[in-house]
Amino acid sequence: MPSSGSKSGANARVSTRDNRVSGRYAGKAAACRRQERYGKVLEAGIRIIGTQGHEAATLRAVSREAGLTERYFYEAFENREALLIAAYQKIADEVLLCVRRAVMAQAADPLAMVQAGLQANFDYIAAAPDRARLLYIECLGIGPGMDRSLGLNLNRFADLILGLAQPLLPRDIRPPAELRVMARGVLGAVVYLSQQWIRSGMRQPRDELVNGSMEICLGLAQRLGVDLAETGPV
Amino acid sequence: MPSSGSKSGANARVSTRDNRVSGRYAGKAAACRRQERYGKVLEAGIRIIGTQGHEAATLRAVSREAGLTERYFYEAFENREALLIAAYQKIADEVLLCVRRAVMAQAADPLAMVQAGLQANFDYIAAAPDRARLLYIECLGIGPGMDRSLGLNLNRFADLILGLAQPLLPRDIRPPAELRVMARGVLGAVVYLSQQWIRSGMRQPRDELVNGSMEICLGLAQRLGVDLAETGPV
DNA sequence: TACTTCTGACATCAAGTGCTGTCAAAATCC
DNA sequence: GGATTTTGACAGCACTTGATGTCAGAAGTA
Repeated sequence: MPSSGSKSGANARVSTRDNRVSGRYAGKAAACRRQERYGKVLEAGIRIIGTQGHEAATLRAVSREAGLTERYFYEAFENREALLIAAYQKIADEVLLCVRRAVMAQAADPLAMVQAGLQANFDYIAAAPDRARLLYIECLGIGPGMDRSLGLNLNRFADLILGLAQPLLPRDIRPPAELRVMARGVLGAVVYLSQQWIRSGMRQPRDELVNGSMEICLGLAQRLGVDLAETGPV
Repeated sequence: MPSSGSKSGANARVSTRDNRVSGRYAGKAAACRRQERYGKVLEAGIRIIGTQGHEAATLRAVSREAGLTERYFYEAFENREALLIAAYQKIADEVLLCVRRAVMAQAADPLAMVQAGLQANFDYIAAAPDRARLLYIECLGIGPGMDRSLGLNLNRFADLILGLAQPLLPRDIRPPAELRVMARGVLGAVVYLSQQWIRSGMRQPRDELVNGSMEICLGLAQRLGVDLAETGPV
């Protein structure tokens, strides 16, 4: 494609010669096939990044893994970085959804919500280590574009934490800026523990990590005057 | 050097032909000059990594920045990764020393120790953003060798935290493994906040970060039954 | 001055990268 | 069955990388 800006699958009704509509093929519309290939390339990318690292995710490697040729790589993504970002985004969405669901299922019991959220995170890692590796490790050190996406997504997580904690807090106890810092700090703790866990092959018992993170959350909560309906340790 | 293992500057007394000792040059011994060049290359590497990212730290770029030629790069470091690791190690040592000193200066006052340690970290970042960038951001996503070094150094920090906290804790309150998790979690919070701060150009007021991290530390301390001679918030 | 060591600029190498273009063959449609 | 779109294989380009080799001349020594 020399100069035709075929980004999204919007213009599927482009005539190839004069009036022939580039219609169905293999029983599926062109846009549909394109989307299938997009998915193949994306999943191939996720697999390679998660197992061999982001540096191994070259055009040729990803294309081969996807069972397609390089041509379709560029049909699906503008360039290599776009794939990396899309791969990261997909996993981040998965985990955020996963955590949010787990938390919401315990609504009205703050203590259980914290526990469920943390558990959901570490469960995801245990269930899909490769994908988690992409989310927590392989997304680092790529470039400014990815860094931006990373910052945005981590803010989404921080907002989730903050949104959950906010209604429980005594009003005006702290400047909002400091509350944000604390939310980010807690997030950082979980992220870091997740990274360590993945790097060390998840040998450490999951509960130790969940409990350890719990204590950090609960300590901060207590300090901020949140009533979690649980007072003593353990 | 085809096969002569000239790693460290130990064998400075090697005779070139039969009995001539490869002695002084430019008024300095060979080993001394070699060390000077080592320092030049290392500092050049630190500068480039910190300002342009680790990917920009190519042989040619670093050599040019050092004012030397590629030949001396390999005289100083076995390969590119060795430089990256050495650069990271140097900054990690600097910061650890810096933090440790600040903490120790407040000995006997736990609260002040926590505060001083955190302050020292963020002060270092503010004073040397490029170096901090290398320590906190550019060291990521390089490879297994660097990851190993990173893990080792972060453990040193975690050990510092744990070592300081240990004597204050009621005995046998928690399994040691969980205590380690908590120490690492706190470290993760600080690391993550540092990363965010650097990435966003250090616009946020330093005190917000120090205070936010403080609360996390103090919350956890309270929860573990540590008496910090301070009870109420703020 | 004669001699040696040290130094820096540069050439070279193979390998790998992202990315584009070509083209025949296969799959599909009418 | 014939026309045509879609597909896959692959060559090719320009470039960069890490790493090594060459070699004349500078800096120093005696």
